[in-house]
Amino acid sequence: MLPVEDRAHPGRPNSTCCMVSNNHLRSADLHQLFGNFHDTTSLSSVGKAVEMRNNALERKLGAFVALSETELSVLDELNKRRRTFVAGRDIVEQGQTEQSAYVLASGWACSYKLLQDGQRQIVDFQIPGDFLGLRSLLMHVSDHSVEPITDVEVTEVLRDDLLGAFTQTPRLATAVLLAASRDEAMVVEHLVGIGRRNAAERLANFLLELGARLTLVGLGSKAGFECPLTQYLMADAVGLSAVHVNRVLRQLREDGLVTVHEGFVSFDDYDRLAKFAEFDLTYMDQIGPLLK
Amino acid sequence: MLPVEDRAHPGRPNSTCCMVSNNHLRSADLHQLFGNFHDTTSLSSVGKAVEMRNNALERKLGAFVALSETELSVLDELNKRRRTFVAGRDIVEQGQTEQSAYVLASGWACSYKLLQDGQRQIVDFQIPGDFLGLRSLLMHVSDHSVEPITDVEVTEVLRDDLLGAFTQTPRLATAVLLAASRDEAMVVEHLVGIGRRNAAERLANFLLELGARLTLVGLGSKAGFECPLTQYLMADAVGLSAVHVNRVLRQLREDGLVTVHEGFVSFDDYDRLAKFAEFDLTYMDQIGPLLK
DNA sequence: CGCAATTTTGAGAACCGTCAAAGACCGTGG
DNA sequence: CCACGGTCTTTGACGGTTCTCAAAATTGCG
Repeated sequence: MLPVEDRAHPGRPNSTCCMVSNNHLRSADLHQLFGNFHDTTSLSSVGKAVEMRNNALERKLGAFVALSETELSVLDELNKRRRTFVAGRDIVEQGQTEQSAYVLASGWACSYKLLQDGQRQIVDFQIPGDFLGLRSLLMHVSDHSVEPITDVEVTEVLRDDLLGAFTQTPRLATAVLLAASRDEAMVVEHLVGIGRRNAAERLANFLLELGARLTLVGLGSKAGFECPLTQYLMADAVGLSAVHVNRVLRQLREDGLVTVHEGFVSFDDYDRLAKFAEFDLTYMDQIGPLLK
Repeated sequence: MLPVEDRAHPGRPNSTCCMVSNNHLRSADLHQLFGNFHDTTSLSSVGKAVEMRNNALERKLGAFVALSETELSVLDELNKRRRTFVAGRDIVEQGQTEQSAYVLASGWACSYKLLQDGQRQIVDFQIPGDFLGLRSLLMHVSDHSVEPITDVEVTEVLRDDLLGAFTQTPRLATAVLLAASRDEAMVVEHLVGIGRRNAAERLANFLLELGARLTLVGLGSKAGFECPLTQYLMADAVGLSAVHVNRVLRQLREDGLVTVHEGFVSFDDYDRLAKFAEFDLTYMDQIGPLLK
């Protein structure tokens, strides 16, 4: 007989979280590719967190479609509502019918699915500029949950508003489609990582991807980034046990590749790490608006 | 040191494929849920493959958005071009800039990514009615490849035509967005399976999902379905070795749950299998057009 | 200062991969 | 008709990666 296992979930002790990230933005160009850094200095960047808060959506969508004035004003109407959520309490819940999605202005969140035996798989982490629960909004019921890892600030996007905006300004719909496609590409990349890479490669890839994404919004560099994730969270994301994550991180550290310590990820030897992980970010490449 | 392994890929012996599926369609309602079957009879269904060929796109999108006459006629213009591909030769190639996507009219295909060491991860299989390479079309470069598993018939959708249609008829853009979202939901479900389920649960889930999807387009039932997949292909999809797939399939068969034999998947005890796999298809639910 | 969450380490076992080889099936060509 | 090669399936033996259980060390916080 095939045993129906009774595994205790490895990743449950639910992070009330250790540190609240400070999401100060440098004026880094969102379109900037990860290749051309000034690979440099300020990890704990100073600056104002204002810009991202007001037009995270503009930025995100503008990366895919060159938006006209009217389209921008429609967008402005779309995500006026600002809200705050505290770490640990779900924003979106699996099985619920959602009326709104959000755009993350500051803080970290994660989207995950729970299995019946209590295990969970984190599908992705969301960082400033990312959608929260977009798919839940589009589909009838949410197939996943979203939990803030730190306290987060978001702007709310109502279902009817969004669908209405699509009818008014078709290019907006296209923009959202493109943004969603890139998100899907990222999920696909995670799938490959979990399906075909060993623990060390997986974790290396995971950290490199996070770094690249954070760099795009000015919250990281080739040197490293601030990271509020516990090893339990990482484990749930890469499909390993927390214990094994710990062991592998030690290995990577001892090999001089990357150090995860005190809420910081430091790339000790970025190039060697990228090579080791076979890190390939073409799936994130976004040189400019696809739609002029 | 962390060893950089030199694994030979488990799934390469490239299937020139054993059997060409006959994609005869029953007049099953595409919106029909998997719950209410006449759980029945004709696995090797007879009938004409005509309907799906002509308006696979209409059907697919119509499931999400109630389309008007003009929108339907725009769609008609969109995928006039019919093409055929032989099994085994890639339709879309990773890294290429694609100008067209396709809608599968008959046959099976798979989308996959190759790692540098030659391993591959199959992201999903496509069955009649599914998009091929939609994401490749939307993004600048394709992040994956698409290979026909059997000989396939497709209708072609040109990039510019599609984007043009979006501008003309915004609801079409919304429809494609919704369709793409459901595809993403499916990838997410695969991710969970690979990340958090053991080999037997994974395979069971995999077969059940295929069955549900095929049933929606009239190519399967609760009793089973015709299936051109080799164990190598299944292995590459669920992130296992082909050898282990074989062992687990034997186990499932001996437990009286499901039998995979001679191009056929037979659900010997559907309910027990679904229970064993914790199969949950809310992520596929689609009761009717979301947009009236 | 003490509790809770997180990180770290060890030991043993389970799951799954690798290697190897034999058997089954199918089409081809002699 | 049979031999042959190719692909796919099946099985066994062995080893490694990763999981589980358990407990200690560390950190954060009230």
